[in-house]
Amino acid sequence: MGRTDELEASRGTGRGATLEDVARVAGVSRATVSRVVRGDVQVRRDKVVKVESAVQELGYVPNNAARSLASRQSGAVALIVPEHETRVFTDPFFSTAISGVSAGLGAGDKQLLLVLSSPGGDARTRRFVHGGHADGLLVMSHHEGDLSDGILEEAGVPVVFIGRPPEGLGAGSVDLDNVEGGRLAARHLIERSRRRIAMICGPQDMPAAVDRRTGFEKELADAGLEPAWLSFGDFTLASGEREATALLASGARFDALFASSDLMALGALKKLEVQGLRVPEDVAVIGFDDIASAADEAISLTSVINPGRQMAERASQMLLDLIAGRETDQQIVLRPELAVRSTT
Amino acid sequence: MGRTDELEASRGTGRGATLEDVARVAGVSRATVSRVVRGDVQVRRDKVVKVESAVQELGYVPNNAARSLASRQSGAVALIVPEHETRVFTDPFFSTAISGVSAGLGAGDKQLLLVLSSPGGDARTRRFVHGGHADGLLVMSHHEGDLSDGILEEAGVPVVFIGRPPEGLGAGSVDLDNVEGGRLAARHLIERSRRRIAMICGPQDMPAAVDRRTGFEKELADAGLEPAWLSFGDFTLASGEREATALLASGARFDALFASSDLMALGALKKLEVQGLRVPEDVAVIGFDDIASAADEAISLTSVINPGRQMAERASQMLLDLIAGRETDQQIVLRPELAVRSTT
DNA sequence: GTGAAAGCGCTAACAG
DNA sequence: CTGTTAGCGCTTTCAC
Repeated sequence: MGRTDELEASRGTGRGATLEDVARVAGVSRATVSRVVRGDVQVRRDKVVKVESAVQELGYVPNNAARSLASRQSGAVALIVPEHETRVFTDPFFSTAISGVSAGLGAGDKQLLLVLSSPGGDARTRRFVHGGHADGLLVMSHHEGDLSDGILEEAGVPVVFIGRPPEGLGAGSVDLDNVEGGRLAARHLIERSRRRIAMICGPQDMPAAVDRRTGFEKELADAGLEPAWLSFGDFTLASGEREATALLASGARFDALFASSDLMALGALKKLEVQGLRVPEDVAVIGFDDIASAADEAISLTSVINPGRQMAERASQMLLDLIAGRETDQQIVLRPELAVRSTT
Repeated sequence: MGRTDELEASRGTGRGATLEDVARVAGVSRATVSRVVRGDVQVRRDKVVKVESAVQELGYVPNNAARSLASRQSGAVALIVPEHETRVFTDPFFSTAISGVSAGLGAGDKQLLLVLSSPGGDARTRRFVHGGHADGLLVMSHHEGDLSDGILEEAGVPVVFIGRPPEGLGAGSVDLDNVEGGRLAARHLIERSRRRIAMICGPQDMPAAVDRRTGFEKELADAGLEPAWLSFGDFTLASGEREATALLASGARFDALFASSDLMALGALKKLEVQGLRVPEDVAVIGFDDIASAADEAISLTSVINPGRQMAERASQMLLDLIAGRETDQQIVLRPELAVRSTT
């Protein structure tokens, strides 16, 4: 304790003890301290004890920057979201995913860095990726053309996509079979004897949205049908309202509506109601995502389950494996399921 | 370009160019390159140009760890949330706040680290805080007793609380005057000639919830009234429904209801409606937070505005100022305002 | 203005 | 098993 004070005094305030200090107090070399601190096995029992008590006494905490510099490992993984912040925090899917990543990282003491790479902010992202901030990258909500110029390839660290990865990139990925999801929705509606089915799609620069539409159209075609109407929103509630209004105004006849996201389904639902249409009697409605409020009693929206949390969790585990040099499935595709409720 | 390739070849793959490389190519010293890269002014025009083109040519990106180690700055700020992850991503207030922080950090190229310090995870948080990961700390949703043992004091970096800071800690803070918020709600109801006012409070281990209740009761007392009924939820929709049901079942007479969160107000609204009570004719309802859906036409809930986004934004700006050594208000308390809509 | 030199605190061969 | 020895890539006095 006297020693603690001396040290404290001799190195100014606010500055923590260093490996060197611990080594001196424990009477061993810096290398040995380093080994003990990192949990290396090759150290004799008694020295371990000595070092540990010195660490305790001095309140030693390793300096992260020095460690990163020497080991070329940052001890962090980054979740990169090429999306404007307002969008990110507006869409419950993101929260879910972040939560899943957080869970997937679990005990492994990697820090999670959240990188919102606003469109056009490639330079900044590039600096981040090359700056050695992260040992691995998780990318979600990736649009065509985002993170261009091989930013990811040059990163030099493992990359795992949550969602469909861009073509030809040798990265890992965990995705939902969105085509099948679209089929599922269409099939369900058809089985409920609907024949005039409209769809509000998501933005067509997003693979998930394209796939849902593709599956939907294929399933319809297989049944000898075609969409009663088709339009495009951006996954938001507002766009759902807007497109539903357009649908109503178009005069198109329809007895069912498939929205590519629950938020859009909710928006549409509201407009249908205002219009005096009964759900599901006049119009059956099915959404996609199965967000929490879909299960609300007052809403009870039938929806294709999008297991965002699990996807994120598995993606982060895969990333951890990749970083550790362990082999893993490089491409996981989950099968969607349906949550059938009262809107169909 | 020939030079680029040589370098590339001479240092193995995946490794970026270093300051040294840039210096060599530009024909200047490392110190000069460093100055240019950091935007130091003391460099002659022509050298700046040379360095910049060398940087360009080599695709040089500074190594963060080395920079941190040398400068004793991490280039990041952490948002510490002593809350279980499930809670964090369930409460819209958090999203709002994160979004605000993100905005407040803005151009300043600080990274945002999200640290979910689950209860009991103090050791881990301590390691983080002492590890030099962040140049400043933002703390939100802090409960009594969280982050104990002076973890924050020893951090050695500026700390700003979003919300009410623990007693006696010399940290900055940005908070809403929740007492005044409670008063505002009560006063509004009283002015609307309501005399039998019930309240669904939030969890009493959260300062904000306690304060809202305090303000409410004080304002009532000032008018010679007392609460018609009082109970406690946890800010969720479900708890609002539950407590409203209890209120209805209690047989208490009331002509107004103040809920400590919009989510609870919404839950209550639903139950009142089911019960056939007209709002605002039979019961005036006022919430707290002014979440997005409160403004929905179909809901149009009167609510006390909780400017979570601004709070977070100002807090992060304050933190940036503190880190830069600039002086700032250490304690900002925002005054709440009312969004008057059709439920009162 | 600019360069030389001395570290920042730690890890990682390499001998012993 | 343990200590010695080199750096990791950058910032930062300090002379020039």
